[in-house]
Amino acid sequence: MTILSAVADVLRCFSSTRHDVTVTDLVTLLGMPKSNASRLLRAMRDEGLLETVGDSKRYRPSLLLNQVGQIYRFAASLIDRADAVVGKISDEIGHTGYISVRRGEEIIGVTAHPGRHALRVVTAIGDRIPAFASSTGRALLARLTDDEVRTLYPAGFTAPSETAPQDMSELLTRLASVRSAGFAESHDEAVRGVHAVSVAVGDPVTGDEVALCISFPAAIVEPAERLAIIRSLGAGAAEIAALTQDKLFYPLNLSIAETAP
Amino acid sequence: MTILSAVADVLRCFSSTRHDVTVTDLVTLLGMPKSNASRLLRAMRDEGLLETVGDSKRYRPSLLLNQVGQIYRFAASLIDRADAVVGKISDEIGHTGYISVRRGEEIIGVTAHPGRHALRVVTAIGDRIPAFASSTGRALLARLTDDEVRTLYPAGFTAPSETAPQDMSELLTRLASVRSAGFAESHDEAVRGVHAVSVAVGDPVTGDEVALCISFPAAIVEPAERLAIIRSLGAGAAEIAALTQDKLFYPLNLSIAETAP
DNA sequence: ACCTGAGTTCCAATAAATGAAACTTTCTAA
DNA sequence: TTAGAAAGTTTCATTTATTGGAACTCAGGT
Repeated sequence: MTILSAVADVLRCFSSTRHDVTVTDLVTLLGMPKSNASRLLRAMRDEGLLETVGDSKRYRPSLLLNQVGQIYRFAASLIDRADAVVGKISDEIGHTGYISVRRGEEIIGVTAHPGRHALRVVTAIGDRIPAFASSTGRALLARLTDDEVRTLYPAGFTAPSETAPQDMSELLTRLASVRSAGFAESHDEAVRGVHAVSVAVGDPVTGDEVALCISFPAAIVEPAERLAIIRSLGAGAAEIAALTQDKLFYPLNLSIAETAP
Repeated sequence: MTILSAVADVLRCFSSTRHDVTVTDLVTLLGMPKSNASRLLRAMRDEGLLETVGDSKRYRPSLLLNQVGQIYRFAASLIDRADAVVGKISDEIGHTGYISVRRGEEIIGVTAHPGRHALRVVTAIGDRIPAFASSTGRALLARLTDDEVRTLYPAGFTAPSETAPQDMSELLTRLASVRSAGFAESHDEAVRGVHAVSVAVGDPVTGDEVALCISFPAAIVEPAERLAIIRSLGAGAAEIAALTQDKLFYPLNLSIAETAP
């Protein structure tokens, strides 16, 4: 095992609930000998990959990693474009907007724009949720063929809520709806009372694909506002799709959107 | 030389003008043998530190690095960061520095660094002062729109001293000045003979906003020192704003700062 | 088909990582 | 204040990865 995989493992220890790590954290989380954990953390700090908090013992990611991480958005310029679209919509309507990517069968939030409403949906960047059980996930899965989706879930899946697809055949039916409607929608899926609308777009040159999502409390959004959100998302994503010449993009079908969710 | 330093060197190759790297980039930038560059990039990709762009030979930072980089922002809260900046300035110049937050129409001191001078401004942490009648308050109010400021004071306010804004229209004028200058200033407002300079910065993700303030006896500070204080505060706050991608940050306008207070 | 620049693979010499145990520091509670 | 425990660091012989020159492969251009 090269030290590189140990470095990657250490970085994977950080999460929205673990902002710093200690030697013993690594011992328990990764099962690595104390001696290695101690030396590895110090070496990573000496090379500028980590910083010590205050005067030692706790290690957190460094400014270098922060800066390199920011590059990701520009390197994957699709993310940046999608973020601009979602940010604008979020600013206009006051609801939470975010963009996500898919890694295997999981969806990961990449950027977020918190809403302005007192009742707002809060999402943590970096959190992972199952792809099949979210509007962002289904928007992205709809870009795969049915066979590819089946391959992704060789053992099927277990629905986390009643409004999520209960089995593979229901998932495929809903993905077909996403393709014809041009957007995906979820209700009470990850969080009770939360409604979400998502559209996916890709860049065939880089292979990147992202989902644009607006999430809002179902209770305070009228049908007309929901339609407006869908229209804005669809229009913004269509612009990006035109730019990247995304052939997998499913354009918005407003007549379907107008039927109640 | 451990491979870790090579990894750090590779990460340092990324910049706002270089979003991805190739084997030859490393050879020219770092002077490393082609063989090493080739293996290192592939190893970093295999471990999830880098991604290949499409199916090309270009490597860019990975989603993992993006996420770990985001942690950096939360690892040290906005208040901690602001406090570090103010503490450093306070140490250097010997005057009192503190950071405050706004709660409604009041400003609350959160942390303080007492100065070293015999004649020093003493502030109590936790004290509440009216937002409109202090430099910290106006620095923070300047981040609101005029309408939001008016809503904050539906019944107007009563000026506590002659140098404080006397009515809403004067307050709005002074907030406009704060926005163009990038800093707020007070003189004889809360305390006679006390001068204060403040800059505000926020984190759009968490919604937090803080004011960084240096406070000093007007009698013993020359214009040149006042300018140096403004410059330090502005630079420190700008660094934080870059980190949090604060879009409401008003950068320092030195030519305005140079005119007498 | 040939050339060129870019990237990859091979090899033995060399340098680094490993992990158990001993050691030191820091924390906790009597 | 001090004993005891927990957390962190260092040591050392062994194992393993890294190194860099050179030969090799691949893709694009003429």
